[in-house]
Amino acid sequence: MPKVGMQPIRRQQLIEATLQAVDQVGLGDASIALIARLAGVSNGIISHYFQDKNGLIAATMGYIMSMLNEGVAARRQALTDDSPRAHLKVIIEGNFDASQVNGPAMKTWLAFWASSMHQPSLHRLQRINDHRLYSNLCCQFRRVLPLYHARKAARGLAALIDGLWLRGALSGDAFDTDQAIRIAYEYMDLQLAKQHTLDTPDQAAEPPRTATGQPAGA
Amino acid sequence: MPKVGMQPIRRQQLIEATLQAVDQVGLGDASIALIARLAGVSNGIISHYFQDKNGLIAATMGYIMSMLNEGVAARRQALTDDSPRAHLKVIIEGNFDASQVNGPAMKTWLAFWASSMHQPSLHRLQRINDHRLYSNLCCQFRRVLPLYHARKAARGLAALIDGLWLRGALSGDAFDTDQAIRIAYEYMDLQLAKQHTLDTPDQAAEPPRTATGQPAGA
Amino acid sequence: MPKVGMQPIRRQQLIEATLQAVDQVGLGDASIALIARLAGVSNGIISHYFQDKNGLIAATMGYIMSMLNEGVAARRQALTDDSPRAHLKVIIEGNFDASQVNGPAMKTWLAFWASSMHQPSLHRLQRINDHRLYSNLCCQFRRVLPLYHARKAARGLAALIDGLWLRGALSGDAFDTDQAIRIAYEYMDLQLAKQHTLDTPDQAAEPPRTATGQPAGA
Amino acid sequence: MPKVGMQPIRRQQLIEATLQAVDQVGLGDASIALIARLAGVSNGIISHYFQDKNGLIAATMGYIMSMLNEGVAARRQALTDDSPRAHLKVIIEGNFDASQVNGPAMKTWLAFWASSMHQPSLHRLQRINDHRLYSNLCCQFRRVLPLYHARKAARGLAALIDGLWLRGALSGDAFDTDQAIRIAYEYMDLQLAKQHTLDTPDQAAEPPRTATGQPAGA
DNA sequence: GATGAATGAGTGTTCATTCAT
DNA sequence: CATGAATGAACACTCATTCAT
Repeated sequence: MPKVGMQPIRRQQLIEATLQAVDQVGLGDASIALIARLAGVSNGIISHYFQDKNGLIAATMGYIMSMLNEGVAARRQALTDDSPRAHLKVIIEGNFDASQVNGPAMKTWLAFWASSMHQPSLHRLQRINDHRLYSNLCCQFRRVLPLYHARKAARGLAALIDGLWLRGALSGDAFDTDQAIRIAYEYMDLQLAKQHTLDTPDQAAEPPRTATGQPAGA
Repeated sequence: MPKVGMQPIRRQQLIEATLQAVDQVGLGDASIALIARLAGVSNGIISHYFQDKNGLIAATMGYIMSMLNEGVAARRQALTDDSPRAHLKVIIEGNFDASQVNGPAMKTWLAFWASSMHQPSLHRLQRINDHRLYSNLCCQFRRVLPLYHARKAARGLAALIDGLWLRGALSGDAFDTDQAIRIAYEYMDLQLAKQHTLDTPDQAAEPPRTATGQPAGA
Repeated sequence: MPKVGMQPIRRQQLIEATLQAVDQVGLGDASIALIARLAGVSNGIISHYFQDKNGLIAATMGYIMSMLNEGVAARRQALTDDSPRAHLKVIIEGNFDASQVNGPAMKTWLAFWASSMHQPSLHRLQRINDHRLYSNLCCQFRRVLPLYHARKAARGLAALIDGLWLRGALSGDAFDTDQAIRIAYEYMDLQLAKQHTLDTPDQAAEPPRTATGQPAGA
Repeated sequence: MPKVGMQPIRRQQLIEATLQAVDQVGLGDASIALIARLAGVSNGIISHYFQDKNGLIAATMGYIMSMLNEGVAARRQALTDDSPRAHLKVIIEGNFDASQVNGPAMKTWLAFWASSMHQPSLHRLQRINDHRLYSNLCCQFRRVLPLYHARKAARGLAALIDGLWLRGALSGDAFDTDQAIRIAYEYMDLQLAKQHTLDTPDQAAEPPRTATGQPAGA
């Protein structure tokens, strides 16, 4: 058994045991002892590789976020069509990747969200992740929509993606990926369709407060 | 200090202390001792009015849900316009009611969601609430849309509402209610607009699996 | 509902609820709340009729002992034969009376014994009761046996009665009263038989230490 | 202070502290905190070596029973005479061994008996122990008595031993071992004496129940 | 007489963390 | 590197008791 170079192996081992523990009993009941048992190591080792329990949790959250980003990045690299619509589809699909809609991931995300409200370090990670989705969407919408509308479309699509994910996670049933993607696509297309009606610079400016977003003719 | 008939008073007192505690330190660290201290009563009284901590948590969740339902119901009663659009607006506005977008309520909702993944009793409450929103929305959409489209619209709008709420809660900033309502209204109107393009019975039937919801011309 | 003269009724009611509680969960888990619930009264009433929990327990122990004594006394009154053997049989039968070999009584006795090792008030009751059995037996044996032998016979028969009772109680099965009585009768008769071999005053004196009680010829 | 291989040392240490605690305040008041203090260790260590308090109690009961069995076994090995009477004397003496008639042991036994009425795991231990005494006695009586009489003699002697022990324990005074042994010996000899009177098949037959299997020639 | 609201100390148990080996 | 022994504070919960009504 090698005594050197164990760090990355052990860290990954412990992160996966953490996901497993959260899946089984929830973050609140995922004790160091349980995680160590699931990983097949001793209790004390966790302090050795992570400063404390919070360090392990933050690392686990970082891992699950990197999985999400990799899911989007991999799809983007396989892309032949450079259109905004194609890029948006990639983002949508990546967010409903199998790595994100399974039991452990969904339970862990929910637990992280709840924890992030009270732990600054998790909150920072959370905001970065939230912003990345919005930013990616906005960037693509911006290619065909004026800034104000691109922002609103990005906010709406980001919310719709998260909302679909959330309701799917809370349902307790298997996640209906196809249905979620179909609803998100429709929203995307409805927003992209505005590029044909918003062709004058004046309308692209932010409307006054009375606007509720309907097309002017409605 | 009265010694009889304290039950409803104490229960409400303890539920509000629970909300306060969850707001301050999160559900995981909201100990019986803290809640009792915030309520200005002894530890033991909680067992007297709620069977145990879970009972208090479930009661708190029930309270927060009843606030949501009352918010919607009050707006509905004040309604003069019976159109589907007016009813949908009421539902949207009720979900972003001040009782739902303040710190304690948002933190409590997030904590409940995370807990509901591992506590059957909370999960049941959760599902009832989720279904109510979908059901209310679907009912209104159904008045002007064929069943299949009404369902999809309801699913989408429910997800959008929850997603807007979620991203607002996680942002850490004050909730931008106007923006959320504006985005939800737009989605509502885009869905309602379909009633003018889906005017033949054939199209009202459930389309084959290929459908992703784009306007026919796309 | 009369407000006066409730004392004996309530006391009996609470004692019987205590027996019931000890039968169900043991003395250690027989809380005031449980006893009060079984009796159909409020918690606070117990302090009113008994000083505290110890008072209720002592009263319950007194009650169960009085049942034992009544069982013996009733049989003695029905006696037509005044012989020592008849009286001894009455004592044996009384100790295996139905009031003493049912679940609640057996569990309560055992619990009392354990408690009496640490509670002086219960220990006093315990000693009185133990002595009464020995004393009653010795009194009868004395009518036909010299003092030394009467004492030893009484000690042995008292121990045998208690031991049969104890092993029956601990077995968990229904108490085999007939078998217990048969074994006790046999011991009684073996002891009474000594009156025919110990007919000289000298032998009635306490023998030296070597004696183990066998008949001289053994 | 060694940090590995502490398990047997700590377990024994804790068991002895438990006996001490039961002796001082009774099983009901022998809290984890008290036991840990008597053992000179921290509260938490008990969960580390025994699953919970019940585990510690069961281990303590097991220990005290093993002491009893060792007391009998040691005497049996020192035996030169293989007669039934010699073996029976060994069993009697072993049951009144110094390890069984001291304060802590007697109080612990009484507490275990009471607890065994409501704790299945203790009840099982209890029955095994009770049966062992009966079985050992019956086995020796059987060498000289027909089955029915051997069984009755064994039941009687087992009850007498337990009863002598019980009355001695409850008396509160120092245990009079000599007197107890003398009374038990006498019973043993009275039973063994039957071998000379039960030499015809007719008398050997079980009075009501009919014969239960003694050798035809006995 | 009787209730049940209220207390607060005490319970068994869990747990993250430390550290000698 | 890795173990697991050990700690002690914190936890939810129980309970006998008190007392205003």
